Amino acid sequence: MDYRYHSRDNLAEVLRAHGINPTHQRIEIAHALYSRQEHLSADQVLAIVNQRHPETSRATVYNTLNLFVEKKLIREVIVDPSRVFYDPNTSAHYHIYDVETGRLTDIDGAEVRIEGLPRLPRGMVTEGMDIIIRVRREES
Amino acid sequence: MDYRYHSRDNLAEVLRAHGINPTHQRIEIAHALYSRQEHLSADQVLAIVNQRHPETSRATVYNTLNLFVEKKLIREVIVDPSRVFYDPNTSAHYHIYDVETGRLTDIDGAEVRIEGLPRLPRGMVTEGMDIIIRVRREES
DNA sequence: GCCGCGAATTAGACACAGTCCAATCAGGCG
DNA sequence: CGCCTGATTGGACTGTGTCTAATTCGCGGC
Repeated sequence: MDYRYHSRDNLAEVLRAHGINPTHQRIEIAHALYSRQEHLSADQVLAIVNQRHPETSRATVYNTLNLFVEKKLIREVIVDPSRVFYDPNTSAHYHIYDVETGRLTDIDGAEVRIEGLPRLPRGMVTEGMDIIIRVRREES
Repeated sequence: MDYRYHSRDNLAEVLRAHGINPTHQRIEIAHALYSRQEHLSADQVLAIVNQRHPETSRATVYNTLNLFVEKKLIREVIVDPSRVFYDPNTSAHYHIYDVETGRLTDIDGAEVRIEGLPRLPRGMVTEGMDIIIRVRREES
């Protein structure tokens, strides 16, 4: 999915297309993620959404992010045991994680080829695959 | 590293070889992980260690697991936002994660070939790479 | 065997992400 | 305008992990 225009009207359409009732709060939360194409934690989303006037509660931010994940509008990135990041990019791609700064960078999935993965056990289906390259600044 | 014999004496040697002072608690914790070659959470380790007599505190379990990770005796597996798993297998390998049961299975790293990963930014070094295949039971 | 000292361990308080719940609110529809 | 359903809210709660100050361990020297 590639949304170059993140007006609130367009976002409302996108939400509807995913079967989500577009409320004000949900649009603001979607806007926070889509307008800056970054990986944000729930707390960061809460802070961004609330620096505009209409206060949105923490519970709503969590509810909404979980709803978006469930409806495959965004994706969870689990790299840091202390918090989950949310990624508006749902196309196949992977991540570089700087263990010192916590910065996450995308790797385009189309470039990457993987061979030799085992067949899954019978009756199991793949939900998704994550690749995380953990990096740090070279010791000086 | 391949330790087939997990007697407490051998484990003491292994700890020393990694620059770790082998105390009773540390040996018990290492034993919990190495004797069953499984992925355990800190709480599971605590429970296992304490079903024998000498009570070990939660703080020690956490301290010790972090020490082991730092000394590269074990490895953290971050797949579940709610808790970290610890893996006694430090050789190159990847994971299949059943999102419904929470079960983790190893994939041998020697079989897997990956191409097309981008060059790292200058001055950055790889700390490690994780591959996680998230699976679930096929909808019936 | 005993002492002393640094390292390890401990209990309990604390921090913090995330969830739950019961009460309130919003907005579409008759 | 009032209803009804779903969304939102504050606040209490949970669970994982960390911190701290006090205690204990264990080893080397005597």
